[in-house]
Order: sequence, then C-alpha cells, then structure tokens
Amino acid sequence: MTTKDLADLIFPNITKTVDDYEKMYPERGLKEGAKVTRYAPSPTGFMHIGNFLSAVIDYVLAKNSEGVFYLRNEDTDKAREVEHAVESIMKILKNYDIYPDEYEYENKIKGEYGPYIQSERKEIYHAFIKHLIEIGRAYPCFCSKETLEEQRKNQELDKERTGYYGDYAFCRHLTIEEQMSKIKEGIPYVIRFKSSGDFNKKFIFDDLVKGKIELPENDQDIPIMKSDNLLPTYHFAHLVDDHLMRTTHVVRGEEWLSSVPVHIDLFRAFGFKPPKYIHIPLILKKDEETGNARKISKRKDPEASMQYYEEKGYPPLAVIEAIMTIANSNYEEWHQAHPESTFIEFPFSPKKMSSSGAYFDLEKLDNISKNYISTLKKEEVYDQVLSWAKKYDPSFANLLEKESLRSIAIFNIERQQKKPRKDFVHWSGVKAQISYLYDQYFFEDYQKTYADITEKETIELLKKYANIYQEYDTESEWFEQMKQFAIQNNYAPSPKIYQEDPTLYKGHVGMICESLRHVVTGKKETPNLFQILKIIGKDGLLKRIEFYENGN
RNA sequence: GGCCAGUUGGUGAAGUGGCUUAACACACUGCCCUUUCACGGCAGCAUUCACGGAUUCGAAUUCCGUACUGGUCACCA
Repeated sequence: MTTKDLADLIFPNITKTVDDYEKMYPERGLKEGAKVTRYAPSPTGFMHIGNFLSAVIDYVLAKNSEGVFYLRNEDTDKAREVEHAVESIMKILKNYDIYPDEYEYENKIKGEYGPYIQSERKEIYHAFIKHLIEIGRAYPCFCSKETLEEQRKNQELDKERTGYYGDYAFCRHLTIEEQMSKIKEGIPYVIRFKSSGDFNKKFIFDDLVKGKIELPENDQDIPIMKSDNLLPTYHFAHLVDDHLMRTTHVVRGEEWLSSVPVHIDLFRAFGFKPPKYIHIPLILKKDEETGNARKISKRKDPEASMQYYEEKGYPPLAVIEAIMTIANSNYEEWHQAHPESTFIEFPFSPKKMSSSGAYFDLEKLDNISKNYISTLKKEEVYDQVLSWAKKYDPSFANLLEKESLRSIAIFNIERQQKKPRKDFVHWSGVKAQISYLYDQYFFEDYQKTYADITEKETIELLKKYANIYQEYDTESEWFEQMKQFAIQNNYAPSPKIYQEDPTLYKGHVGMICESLRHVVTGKKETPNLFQILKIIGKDGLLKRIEFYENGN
C-alpha cells in the first residue's frame, strides 16, 4: 500500500492533476510590474469597514499598475453564510466606483480564472489535496472534536504549546493500512497537512507593511479539508486560489500575520512562489468601558458597517478620502496637489502605511465631507440630496422635486464664491439645515422656535422695511438700501458709527438685520441674509412678518 | 501561557543617525474680518517621541531589558 492507493481511495473520481490546472490557468500575460489583487470576502454579513479598507487598497494597487482586481467569494463556511451578501458587497463597491475586473455572482461570470466562488471549486481543491496525499504531505485524521478538545486542555495543563503537532499529531503516525481501513469503516475524517517546519527554528518573512519579521517555522498539521462538506479551510483555499488566479499581492488584516508560517509551508509543499503579503493594521475604536483600543465591531459600533455611511449620506468620495488617509496619511496632500486625479491614481505605498492599529476618526470624516461638498455645483448637491432622500426620507424627496427650482437656489447660497460655504456635512443633515426656507416646513414647524426677543416697535419697523424691500442683483446694492433705511429710521449705518455715540441712535443697521433674520427664518444663525431674502421673495417676507406678529 | 507586532500631542500621523528649536491635517483656544453663523486670515497648542539602560561627537530614529496595548493559538474566515 502506498500513498497513491490512499489518495485514490479518498478521491477516486479526481482525474485532473495539479499540472492540468497549471495549464488551465496559465500566468497572466500582464506587463512587468502589474499587480493582481483580490477582494475575497466571506459572505457572512454586511461589509465591515476594515474589509472596505483592504478592498480599496487592492483596487488602487491593481489599477495603478495596470493589473487586475478580482472578487472571490469565500463561501466555505456554509454554517455562517448569509444570503445575498455578495450582491450587497457588489452594490457597495459600485457605489464607491470600484469595479472588479473579474467576478461571479447571480449566475454571471466574468474572467478566465474562475469559478470565483469557492464552493464551485471543490474539484480543484480535491486535485491539489490528492497530490499532497500522494507525495506524503497530507493525511486523513480521524480524531474527533472531543478528543482534540481534551488534548488541548491537557496541553494547557502541562503548559505545553497547544495544537496538533509532533507527537500530539496522532493520526500522522498511523500506517497507510490503518488509515485506509478506518476510511473503509466509514469513520469521519478531515485531511491534515503534514507540516515540515521546526517551531524552534525561525525564518525571515518580508511583509510589505511591517518589513522583515522573524517567525517560527510551522509545525502544526492544520486541517486543510473539512469532514462534513469536504470543502477546504481558508488556509488551503488561499494557497490554491491565489496561486491559480495568479494573485501577486495579498492584502489582508494583520490578524492573519500569525498564520503566515502555515501559508509559507503550504506554498513550499507545492513548490509555488507565495504572493507578496500586505498585512494592514486593524481599524480600532476606543472602548468606552475599558478606555483601551479594541477592534472596531459591527455589533457595538454602527460606523463599523459600510451601511452606516450610506444611511448618514456621506458622499462616497469623502469616505474614500478618509479611508485613503488611513492607508497613507499623505493622501490628502497628494489629492490637493492633484485635484483632478481620482483615488485610483494615487501612488499607494505599503511601506508608508502605519503598522499599528488606526482609529477611524469620524470628526475628520466630517471635515473631509464638508470640504468635498463645498466644491460641488448646486445641481450636483441637489441631485445627491435628492437621491439620498428618495431612499431615506421620501417626504423630503417629494418636496425637493416639487420645489426643485427653489431647492437648487437654496443649495446655491454662498456657493458661487471663491471660498464656498461649508455647512453641509452629510445628506441626512441637510433637511434640518434648510427646512425653514420652505414655506411648508416653516409655517408648520418654526412657530415654536421663536424666542420672544422682538418688541412691537421693531415689528413695525420690519413691516415698513418689507414694504420698501426690492430684489436687487447684488448684495452691495441691497445693503446700501438697507443702510439708507436704517438712517431714515434713526439707526446708525454701521456698528462703528453707532459706537462712537450710542445715544444718538436707536441702534445700528446690524441690529435691524438681526431682527429681520430672526423673524424671517426663525433662527439666529443662518447663511447670508441677502440670498435668503431673494429666495423667500417679497411676498414671503411679508407673510413671515405677519406670521410672527400673529404668533406673538 | 507560547508566538508575533505595536507604543510620537486631545486625534490621525510625518519622521529610518545630524537639515527636527518634531511636518501636515483634524479637534481645541485666542485675536482679526464681519449684518448673525459659518468661511477666511493670523497666532497658540509635544523643550519632547511608553519607561530604563547601552552604542555614538550626536538617537524619536540602532541595540538590550521592562511595562502597557493589540493580534493569534478552531473542521471561522
């Protein structure tokens, strides 16, 4: 009995060899230096911001080098699988203008290196496992979970390193005959990789972010195929897929760093060249209870899910900018120097990436978003607010459409100037900031917000003003009239003049403006009054003053 | 506990032996501009790079130790 017999017993129907697959998936004929990257999520729920960070880096790396970026569905854990997870991931990526070159979902497949769904690649994995068994680098293990659990406990008690290695790797030492007869008896088994390393020996591993790291060789006989669904574990699927799909760079979270020895051992068993690894730092969050940093969690932190940014209405490019800043902190500077360039042109450098965990700073995101929105044209703001509202605030969307002209005028307030106003942070905040400019909201909601600061005399003054008000083209013309009006009513035309001798005047022009602003908007703080008056119009002005008078 | 990594201001960080009296951005504070709020402008905000020691003419940058934080040690990825 030989390992060949064992391999045939386990995989009687597998006829293709590793070589066959090597020929089926030849080296990609890309130009020198082109990077092949992938985003390989497991479909277990909503997209996490850490995954998004790695997807963005993958994408930039590939696009920047005229390479290939593909999406692979790692669905080997059937127990945790969630329906439509890949669809939602594709939607999110699309939202951020990230388009995989190769992918497979909803029965559509694009690319020559598929299937891109791991559960459809079972035969391929089996051929590779069969090969390992034949060359004596893999074997069936019949240890039950209970046995393994017990062994682990004993190892802990004995203060030994835990795991399936050396003398603890019981099934490694069975004879081929024993292995075959157990299989024939129908005892369930996993396939384990026969490790080749010595834990006490170190090797140097070069990570593109962290640099050279000394790691112990792998002596763990890890499972590479599960007993129930015969699907590979992550470690093995990573080897087969990233090799056959000719991946050049693997971007993943630093939680994978400690399994690098396993992966290297696996690649060496086949004589394959491992990809370059980019282990990116975890995205952290300060834990409120302990005050310590911890991995950002989907359960505790809403901002961990990419869904959050869509619901809040952050423009995708703002989120990208914030994420890119985590990837390389010189991103902002670069972007300012290259305003016309998109993020895929950014020369991302793994070496420049911080090697410690990063906080995702929501305040910083707000600032980025504010700046970004201030650069948009009025129509763009309108379109984006509208499409957000259609999804998350339909009644506001209706109003925006019904009053589209007024809405666009509102979004134009202090926008067409060298330094545009920066008051919109995200679309979900817009309604509260501008609703007073629509009669519908103003007369319904703003009555209560008035503070009683205006005297009767002032109201009379404002009424007088409303009657002479006219729509000027420029602000200075308007303000000139306002000053004249102030003088006629014994108000100083400027605060300075007023201050020279306050007893000469009832007040100054600014005070009239203040009262006017207050009565017309219900707020003390608003954007430019001239532009607001233009939008409301003379009728609106009269109506609002009347409304105020009656309300008090 | 073993193995691995990290530790620069309120935050993200730049920095890889002298150009650093530690860049830039966010936040914060003050002043100016001003019909409000913003915007904008100016200024302030780490004599110091977790701590201790070593190497060196010289260290945030190299080495050793300590502390703390994080990751990992599944038939999960």
